[in-house]
Amino acid sequence: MTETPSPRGAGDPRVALSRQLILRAALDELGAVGYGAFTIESIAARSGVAKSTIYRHWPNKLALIAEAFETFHEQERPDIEGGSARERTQRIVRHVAEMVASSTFSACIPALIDGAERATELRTFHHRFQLEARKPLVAVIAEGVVAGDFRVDLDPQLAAQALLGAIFYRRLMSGEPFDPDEAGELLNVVLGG
Amino acid sequence: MTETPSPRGAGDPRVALSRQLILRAALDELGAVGYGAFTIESIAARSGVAKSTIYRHWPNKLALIAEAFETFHEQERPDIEGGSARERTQRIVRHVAEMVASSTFSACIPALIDGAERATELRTFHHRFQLEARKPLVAVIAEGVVAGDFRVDLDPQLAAQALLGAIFYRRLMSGEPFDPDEAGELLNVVLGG
DNA sequence: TCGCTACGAAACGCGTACGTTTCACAGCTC
DNA sequence: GAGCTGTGAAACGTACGCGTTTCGTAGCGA
Repeated sequence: MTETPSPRGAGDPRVALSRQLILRAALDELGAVGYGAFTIESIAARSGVAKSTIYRHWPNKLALIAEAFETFHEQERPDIEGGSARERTQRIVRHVAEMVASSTFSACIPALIDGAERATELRTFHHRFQLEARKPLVAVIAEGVVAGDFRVDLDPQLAAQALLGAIFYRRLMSGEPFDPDEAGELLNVVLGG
Repeated sequence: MTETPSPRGAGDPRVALSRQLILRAALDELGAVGYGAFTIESIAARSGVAKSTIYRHWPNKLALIAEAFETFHEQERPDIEGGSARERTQRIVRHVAEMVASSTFSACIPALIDGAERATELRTFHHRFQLEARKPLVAVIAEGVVAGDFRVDLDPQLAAQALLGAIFYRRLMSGEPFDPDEAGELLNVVLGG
């Protein structure tokens, strides 16, 4: 096997540093001003990196936004081992609620939703990510149905969407953030007491 | 009593026509490009009304957007008379699902969410509207709890948020729109079978 | 019919962002 | 240490949108 032809500036720590600063600033900026008002020049100012350097690494605004979101979603999986299906379900719901409440993630949600509506690249990424993020929850609920923790007629997909939906509805529509401590009550509502 | 000093151009049909065309175009534009990329000049082009005319009626972009959204939300209430509490609940959920599926409304949702995140005027309006829209649903669910249609331990507020949340989650996060015919299944999931 | 008023078209100055280019300088690899 | 390469600062031309102003036209109400 031939070695992969080392890409330009691959091992140069200057490149890694620039990229990291830029991506971080891009996320902050997305949360602050949204997808529509996002500008490369504000990223340069925020990151302290020259505008020309940004254009050396990304061809345009959209490419940078897309990569910023992908970098962002290095989702730490919650600890869902141990306990009954119901307990594990609650732990996942709680974990999502905590993420939605965390400032960086929370601030970017409207920008991501809006961006997904405008650009195909972001849309497919957004939907794919949501699907992946939902999988463990659906799986645990399905286990709970089999194990008798939940009603036999429960549709795990729809139940997962109702659980997550309530959390996001609070964040995006009602303005009263969902407290992770409410996870138990939410489970009672959606999955039965 | 003195007559109200007739506001400038109050009875002039030209004013009414201009305003109507502009507001309609503003809504279409919001759905098409979102809050961040919304421009007065594109409204002029889309509506066929001169830019100067727009500025004659609204002081700036934000005022126009705010009024466009308010005009938009002349919500026709669903027919919720008759039938059991469960049936009425299902009818409301179905109605919301139909609104979320309707093109004009649907297209504006991400723009409204994003706008609410950026501008206080839109945020308060958005949250207040959601609260009002949720009230009949909460009330009917509460009736159902009293009447024994639903579990006694059900929190009507949380149940309503889970129901609406599932619909909006589908629209905004998963990309698989919620079919109004699924309303019955959703009720089974959230409120029990 | 006559005065009033809203309108359309066009241009204005201003600011901002785009994406590119240049050049000196620093840090990297070997 | 020598050569390479990524960076910062600055300037570039272009395009767009803001909000304003002017002026000729056309529709309105009385």
